Amino acid sequence: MNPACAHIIDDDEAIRDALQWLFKTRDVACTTWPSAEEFLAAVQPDWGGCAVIDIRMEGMSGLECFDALRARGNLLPVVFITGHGDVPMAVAALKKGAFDFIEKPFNDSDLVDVVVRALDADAQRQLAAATRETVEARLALLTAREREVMEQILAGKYNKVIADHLNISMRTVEAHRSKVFDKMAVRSAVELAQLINLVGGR
Amino acid sequence: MNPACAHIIDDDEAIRDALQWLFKTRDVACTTWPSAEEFLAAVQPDWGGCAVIDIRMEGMSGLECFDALRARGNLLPVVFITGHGDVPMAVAALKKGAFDFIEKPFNDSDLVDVVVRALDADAQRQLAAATRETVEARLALLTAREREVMEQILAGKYNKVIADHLNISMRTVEAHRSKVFDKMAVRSAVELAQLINLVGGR
DNA sequence: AGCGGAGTTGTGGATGACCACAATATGGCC
DNA sequence: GGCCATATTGTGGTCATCCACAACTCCGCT
Repeated sequence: MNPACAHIIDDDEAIRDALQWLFKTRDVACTTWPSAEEFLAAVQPDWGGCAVIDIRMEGMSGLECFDALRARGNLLPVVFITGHGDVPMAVAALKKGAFDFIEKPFNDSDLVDVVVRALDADAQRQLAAATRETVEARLALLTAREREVMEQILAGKYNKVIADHLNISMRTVEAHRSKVFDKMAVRSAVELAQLINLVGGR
Repeated sequence: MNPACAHIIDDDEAIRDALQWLFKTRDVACTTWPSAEEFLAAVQPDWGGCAVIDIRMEGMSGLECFDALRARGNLLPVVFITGHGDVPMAVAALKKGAFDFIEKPFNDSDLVDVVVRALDADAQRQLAAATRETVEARLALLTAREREVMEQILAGKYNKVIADHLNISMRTVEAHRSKVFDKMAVRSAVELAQLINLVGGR
């Protein structure tokens, strides 16, 4: 969806309208949702931007909404706003990975600044995720044998050693090696190592 | 110094004594400091463990102490404790990289748990830092020319191409390449790439 | 002037990577 | 049975890497 869109989740219509107006005047696109449930029912994994979530709401709370998002692997940056927050709550939210935690009443410009930074952070996150997905899509094209050979290549072993280790001929290793380079769209073992270190370099 | 030692910084002697006793009964080594100034004057870059810092102190505050630590490149995990904290302060501290932010009165076991986790985190950090230092020490052994050649190797280029690019002969590139592998203690370009990606893979 | 490190280049040869082409065997799917 | 993907092996050759040995220049230091 919109790559730089703030999703406002608050059960108070007056606040939703105020925030919508605020963001509109600052040229930040946004959507509004009257409840965590409705947002969660609508949100798609490919939505970009960030979420601005009120902590205290009827039904599912903002914190529960955050947990639900993360539980389904959605890494959208989340800015919490609350009128009755306390320190342990804020600490817990940030340690779980919230982008920010803002108390009401807040300064309009401060909120906009935070949201803009969250949108920037999400843009970067999406870029990284895109390259990671590309690499993983290529990895998925490899056969089991090719993956085996690739691991040995990344271990810096010679084809001859790999051949011994897998009990096959050197020619076969060369064939697999060639296919691995082909499918991974690289031209050398060095490029392959750098590509792999982008996605799973732990 | 002590690799798993909690450094307690609080200007209230009663609290220092209480915490020292608490940690002693839980088998967590600790040191105590009556002010941020004295801790900062004594702390060395190779100190491990974590810091437990009171926010409100005479003289330099806990937050200023944290900033001073980070300003000199010290990445010791810092657990803040405070009796009069507010949400913005806690949020700012965590966003700056504090390990945790705990309000008084706190549960003794909770504090010990947090400190133990901080000590674990620091042990991991030190491990990573040690390997990074090793690699950087090796990098420091390289001459300017060797570094140039290494970059081209990491770009996946052939010796011949590197030679053209640097306006030198292929033999010279081979000599540099050999020295780079020697000094970096690797046996192939793949190992080199993995080593470099450990330290500065950006 | 002498010394040593850094950068440079060369010869000759062993070893490994890579490619085009070809071929066999196995298993799953229509 | 025919088709296709996968895995396997081989020939013959080109190109690149790696190594031991040797030598020259330049520059800074003593």
